[in-house]
Amino acid sequence: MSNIFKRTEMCGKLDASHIGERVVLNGWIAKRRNLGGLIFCDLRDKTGIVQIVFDDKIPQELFQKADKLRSEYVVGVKGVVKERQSVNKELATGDIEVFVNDLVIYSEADTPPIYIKDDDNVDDNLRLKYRYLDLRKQKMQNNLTFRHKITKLARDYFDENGFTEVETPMLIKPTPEGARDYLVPSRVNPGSFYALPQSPQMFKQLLMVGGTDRYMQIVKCFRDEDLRADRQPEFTQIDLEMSFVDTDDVIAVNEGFIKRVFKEMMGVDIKLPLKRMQYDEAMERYGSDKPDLRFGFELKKLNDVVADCDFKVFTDALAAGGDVRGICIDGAADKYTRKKIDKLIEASKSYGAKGLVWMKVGEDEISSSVNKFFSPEQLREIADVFEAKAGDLILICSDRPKVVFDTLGFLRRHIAGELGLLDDSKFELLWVVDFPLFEVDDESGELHPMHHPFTSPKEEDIPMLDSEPEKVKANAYDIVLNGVELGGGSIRIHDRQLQEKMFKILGISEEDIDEKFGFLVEAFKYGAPPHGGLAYGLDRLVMLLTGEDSIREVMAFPKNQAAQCMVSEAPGAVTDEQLAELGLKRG
RNA sequence: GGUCCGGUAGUUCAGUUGGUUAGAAUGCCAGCCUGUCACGCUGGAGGUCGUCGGUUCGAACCCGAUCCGGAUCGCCA
Repeated sequence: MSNIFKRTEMCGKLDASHIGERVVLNGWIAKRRNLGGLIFCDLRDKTGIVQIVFDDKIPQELFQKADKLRSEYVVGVKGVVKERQSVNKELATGDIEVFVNDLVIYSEADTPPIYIKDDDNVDDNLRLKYRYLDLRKQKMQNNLTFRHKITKLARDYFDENGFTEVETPMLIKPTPEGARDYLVPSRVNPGSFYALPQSPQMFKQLLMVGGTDRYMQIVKCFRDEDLRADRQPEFTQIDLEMSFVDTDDVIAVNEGFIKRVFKEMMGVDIKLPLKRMQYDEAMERYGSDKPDLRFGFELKKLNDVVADCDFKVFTDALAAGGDVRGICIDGAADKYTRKKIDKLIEASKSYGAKGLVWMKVGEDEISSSVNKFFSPEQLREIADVFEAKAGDLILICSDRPKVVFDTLGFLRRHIAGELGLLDDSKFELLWVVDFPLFEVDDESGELHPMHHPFTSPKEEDIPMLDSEPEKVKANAYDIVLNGVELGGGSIRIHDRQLQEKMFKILGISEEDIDEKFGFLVEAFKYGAPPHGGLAYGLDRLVMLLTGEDSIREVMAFPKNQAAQCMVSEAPGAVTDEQLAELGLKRG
């Protein structure tokens, strides 16, 4: 016979409507308050906490058992729900409690190494090592549930819109392009390797050739690159691809998805269509291809205003083909002392900036770090570009365009953070469209695909492919939320001649084409429909909607910065025998 | 690979001219306690101050090296 107390209710779901009922609960002892003749415990399961009570009306034996309860013991209780004598308004179940008349201790527990409390402040590494304890926190369970609901919603929504979920292989051919692959040796093919997919890109395109018409998949992807707060070596995409579509079709289907996510998960009505901004405009105004629109501080170009000034740093930058641009922070002149500005300058250097010019706008005059190079009139002229008023702080950067955009884009967001303007409850969504098809390598001057080599150029730009390829725009689009890229995609090339031309421009040899994507090119010979798609970073989406600042908070078992699993201690060593069997020798 | 921040009880932290026996809070253990909910009161246990080396009469503190963690740049087609 089973000794399990069969649960009738979840702890966090009990309320006044249960008063008088006999209930059976299972859970962990979150807290005990032993008053001597009366013992209170907080009983926790994934739905929340409820207070259980042991008083002197129960058998002595049971009371003594209750006296032994400690934090994180796992128990089952039978009892009666009663109205509380003293209500706890902080607790969702605070107006009731359960008087226990039977108790089973399933497991005792050592003192936990971390507190199981939402607002704790424990070292990240400890949390990762004892993840199974960390997951007992209400917040973590809520995050996992939230994530589950979004994936369910995605499956439902795309199913309703004619998408079929198809699993693509996890063991695929390595490609030296792009991010580093995780490699898996093949035992039956000694010396050969599989790679874990960085994305199902080529397979989903093959599915289009295969007539699947609309594909979606919630899929793990792998990249062996350095980690960040929003980057893990294995992460999850909501991946989709559609046939016989253009950019507007892909965007329309996905706006419907986004609207539904916000409606059902956040209770927020998103107005459609979403804003669309061209890549060039995003860079000009925000210094970023994923602008955060929750606040202003837009970039302004000062090239014309400073063209004839005496400040060599500016004129040299212009002469070298660079830019002079700045941002104006409203009312921040007093908040940024010399010392704080120095810190901003220091932080800017990691983006390649050699320095920053600052200006503080006063009632009558303008103080700045370059007063001796500029007349008061010239300073005023600069301030006027920003329509600056007294009390504003202006920061100016001059360098190669990339450095200027990166630096000011960073400063804009960094300062907004310092000023407390990053409101988690505000959601600014937009599409960034018309990305360049290529990016030019700074050192070699070579062209690389901005997205991947199957991204189609905008039709009207195709004539420029030979003459001015760097000016060609792509049918590529990113969806951006609060300065974070939620997803991105493109309309792919389905025309063989155009695809061959692309390879040629990129300088990929016939051999390389054959080696890397021969099977896709081959497939396109037999009738490829026009197609395009998009992939969301599920982890980032959940992170933003739950208000977390790291995707680790929305993954059950994330890796630390060294890409190790702190719970299982992966990666681990293998034996010489294992290596030998794989045809690998220890070097 | 670079830069910045950090490493002191189980946990979160304090610890400056370098000077007795390294502190607090919380947690833990024991006793008392019938309405607590951060329960209260009394007592107790708990430390290789990341590691190694140096300077010094004397180092948690100064110097050097190293390991570990985090943020970030590079990187992430």
